[in-house]
Amino acid sequence: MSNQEIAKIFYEIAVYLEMEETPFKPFAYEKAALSLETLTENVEDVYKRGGIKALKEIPGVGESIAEKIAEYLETGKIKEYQDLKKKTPVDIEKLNAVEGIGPKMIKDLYQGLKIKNLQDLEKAAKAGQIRNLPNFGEKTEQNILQGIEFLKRTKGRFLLGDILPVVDGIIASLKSLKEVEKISPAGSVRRMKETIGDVDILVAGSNPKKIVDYFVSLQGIVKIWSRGLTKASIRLAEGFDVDLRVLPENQFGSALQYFTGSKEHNIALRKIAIDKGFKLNEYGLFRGKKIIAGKTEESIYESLGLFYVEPELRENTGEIETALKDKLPEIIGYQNIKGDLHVHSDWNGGVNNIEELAEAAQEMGYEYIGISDHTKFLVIERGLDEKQLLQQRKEIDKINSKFQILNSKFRVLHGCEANIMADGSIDIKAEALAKLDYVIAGVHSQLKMKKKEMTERIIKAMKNPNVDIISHPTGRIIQHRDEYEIDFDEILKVAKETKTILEINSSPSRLDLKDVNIRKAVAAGVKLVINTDSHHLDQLRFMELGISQARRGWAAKKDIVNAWPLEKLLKFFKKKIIK
DNA sequence: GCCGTTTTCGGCCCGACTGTTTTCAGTCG
Repeated sequence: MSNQEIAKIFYEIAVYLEMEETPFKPFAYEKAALSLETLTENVEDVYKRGGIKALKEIPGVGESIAEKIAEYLETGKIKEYQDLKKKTPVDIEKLNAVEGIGPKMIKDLYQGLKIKNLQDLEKAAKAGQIRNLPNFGEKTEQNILQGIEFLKRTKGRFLLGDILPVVDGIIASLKSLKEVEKISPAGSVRRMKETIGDVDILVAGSNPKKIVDYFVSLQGIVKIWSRGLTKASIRLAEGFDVDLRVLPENQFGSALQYFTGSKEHNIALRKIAIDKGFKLNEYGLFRGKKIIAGKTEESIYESLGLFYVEPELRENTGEIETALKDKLPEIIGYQNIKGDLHVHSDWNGGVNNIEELAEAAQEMGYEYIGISDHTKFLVIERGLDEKQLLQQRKEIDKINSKFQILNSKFRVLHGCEANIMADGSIDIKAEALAKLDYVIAGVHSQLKMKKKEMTERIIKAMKNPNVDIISHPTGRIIQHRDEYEIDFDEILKVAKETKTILEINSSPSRLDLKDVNIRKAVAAGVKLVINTDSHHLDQLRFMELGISQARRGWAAKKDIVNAWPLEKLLKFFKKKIIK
């Protein structure tokens, strides 16, 4: 992936330039790097297609940076970068990742102690050498050591699914204070990014000091980084940091907008404000000294001539331009899901029996639940064979007739999560699959196939008339395993043709499809389903995570089949079989 | 170094807090 490689180099160039206090250029390089990272087309293809001229069409890329990209593609290196690296040969990426260390410190550490990487840094800090550098002290040395520990343990980011319950707990606790008038998470938590660096919480309240004091006394705090009059920062035993800010009620909207970010979204928004003769900051939207808006986020977007942008969309990937034109989709809501189609019961590896799962689903307000146990290839998961699937059908029929007697419209659907074999065939006979309400198929073995073979494997499964859904289509495990090598565009094309539904798997470490792939799928007109892949009824609540990623991928109700009425969903399954 | 339905030159987001200082630079979000 040249895009990521070049982006990384540009980020490093930006840091180098900041070391020398070069004005404005670092920002330009960062912008170009970000632009490359989020570019859907491979930059190599862009260059092949139209040379320097095409490169310059990439936002943030001008003459000079376009030439550097071309230089990298032609020669595999960028001379200016090599020169900078030679002058200060340090591991910018790693050192910069340590909390509290920025370009200037990297420079001082190298010039003073020849520190080039994390190992050097840790050694010097442990030896007490850093405190003797000018402008450094004992406290900074300690903070550096803690920063290194933190990086080692977590790689710096946490799963959204691990963070959300803790954030909910903190917010519930703060709400018990009568001084707290409004409260909301902000930052990447509110935008529901799949991983979170740290947590921001905003409070509107009457007695900031009391609220801050209460916050830093919460249970489970292992370190108080700072506590001012209106903000405090702490680390929890879980290992992540939480920042609290308290502000007056009339600034809550502008502060929420400001601290929700993303940085890129806000920069773009502030530019619009400036163009209109306003100034936008966390205290409000101003014309001169006069405040125009600030009490609510909605009022700020409206005053800037934009339709409201949901937090999950605020990444400056086109949402602002689209909002200006009133073309934003009405993205799926957290209450729009009518059922979960990927749930494992105690028939295979799951914990709960089908009746317990059905009961839990009803309590969540669902209209149906789909039982989709593993099939026989997955011996380790005690996968079901054809005969066992038939027996399971009988049990499900029995449960459904009970619901009928009780005059309940709730239904248990019968599916399975079959295995896509290396040759693209399915490990269950077609006549058994045809008896099910629907079939999920997924790759669970031989994950390291070549791109062409893996793509063909999944395409063959999609062309199978019995297969309705492909589970966790790219196979990635966040922070553990990359996606399989697949031609995703080709997968989308065939999914559309064959009316095969792609899954958004809500399991916290999967979230597969991920946001950018969801957005591609939506744009391609492919239908999606949001499932939890629950192996225990407590996991049914993961649905929120999948919905959040669907929202980040700009998906509307019409794109998500389990937001449809059940009849329409069943008809869609049938369409595939008749074909 | 990039960018332009006010510009091909002159702008580029900005405030809080820490740690080191004795008035402020660096980092963060």
